[in-house]
Amino acid sequence: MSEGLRERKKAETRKALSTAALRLAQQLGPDGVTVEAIAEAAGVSPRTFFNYFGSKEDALLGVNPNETTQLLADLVARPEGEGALEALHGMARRAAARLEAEADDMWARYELAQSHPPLAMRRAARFSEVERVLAEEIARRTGLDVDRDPYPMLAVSTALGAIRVAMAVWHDRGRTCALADAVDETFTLLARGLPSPIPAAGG
Amino acid sequence: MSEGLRERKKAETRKALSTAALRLAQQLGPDGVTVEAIAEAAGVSPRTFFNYFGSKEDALLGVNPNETTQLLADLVARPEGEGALEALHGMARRAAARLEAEADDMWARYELAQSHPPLAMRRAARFSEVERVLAEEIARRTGLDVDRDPYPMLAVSTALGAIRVAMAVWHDRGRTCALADAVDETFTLLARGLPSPIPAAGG
DNA sequence: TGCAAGCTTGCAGTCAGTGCATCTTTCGCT
DNA sequence: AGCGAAAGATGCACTGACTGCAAGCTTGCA
Repeated sequence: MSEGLRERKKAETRKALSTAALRLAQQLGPDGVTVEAIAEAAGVSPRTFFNYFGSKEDALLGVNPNETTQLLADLVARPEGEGALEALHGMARRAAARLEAEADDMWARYELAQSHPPLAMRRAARFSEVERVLAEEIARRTGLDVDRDPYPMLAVSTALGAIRVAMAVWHDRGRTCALADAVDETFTLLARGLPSPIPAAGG
Repeated sequence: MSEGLRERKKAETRKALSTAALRLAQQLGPDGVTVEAIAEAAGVSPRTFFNYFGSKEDALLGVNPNETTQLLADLVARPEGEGALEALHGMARRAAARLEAEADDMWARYELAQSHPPLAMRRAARFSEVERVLAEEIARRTGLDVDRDPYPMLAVSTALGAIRVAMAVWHDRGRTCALADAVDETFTLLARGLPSPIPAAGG
């Protein structure tokens, strides 16, 4: 509703591009796909591709430009009284719920990245892009200086790690649980201070 | 001693290339440097550059091919009785001590990456490359399955985050402390379960 | 309806990165 | 020393990602 035709078309083109990229990569492998092929499959010129994605990898991973903004918004929305990890956990739950809508897509892209190291690395790098922004919000909440106190960055980096691992778990277990449940699991471990597990008992 | 002329020359060329890359980038910015220029400055052919580094960015960051191996060795060397975080902390301390020898270089490269997002992202991605290998060792120690239990990956991801943050702190504080001290600081916070800090009291 | 802003596109170019064939250097062995 | 094998360096030719620029369309809005 809030958007006009222009915005809708842009969203459609973006989707078409990243979907085409994914499908082609599934068939030919990431290196077998060219930007030209992706553009053609999406019915757009190669030059236009780069109006939407900064790189081929970004299209393959379906990078969303305002994920950062949304994550930050989710964090800011948490009550001020919460501790850092608590708030980040809440943010992660919400993000998981949002992502659940495109679980199939996410699964496929994860699978692709899993078997192609450069993609996996690009994915990891994406997470680090968000770090600073979130750390600034945590710093604000805790009254610390993000450049002098390790706490905010450490809390955020830890939380993002928990999210990454949750996605891995969610994937490796064959999607037998909701992403949000996996998130709860990893954050619970964190909240307990990563207690040394008893070998016999599988978590 | 253990190496012949061949190995020594290779190490020298690698060093020459990454040093040349750094210096040129400091003057012209990462985008102002070409592989050709780096190769020439190092007295080697452009084609040879790629025998040493997989990408221009890797040379700028001074990526070391056996860092992974060393980290793993440091982890394996920890006594079996230690808990996961304890062992990872020990590993990190040792890595920090090793890196201290090239602190100036590390500082310069950190500085460069700090002001050029793509480099910072490549740096972050490097960390994730090590994750799996270390997690497998933690899994072995704890008797867990790295693909089914979140604990090993979570512990490692958390520890690597602590190392990254330690480097950031070490940098942001103007190198007023040893890297190993920063490592101790972040791991101590972790061991305490990231307690919500009292705003007034730093650290 | 018409102007302005925003997108798309083509063009031309730079440069990273790769496979292959060849030449040179080092190593291990006698 | 000296020789054959292994490893490294180099040149060449090529693909394809990515960019800036200067038009052309489309949409939004008055």
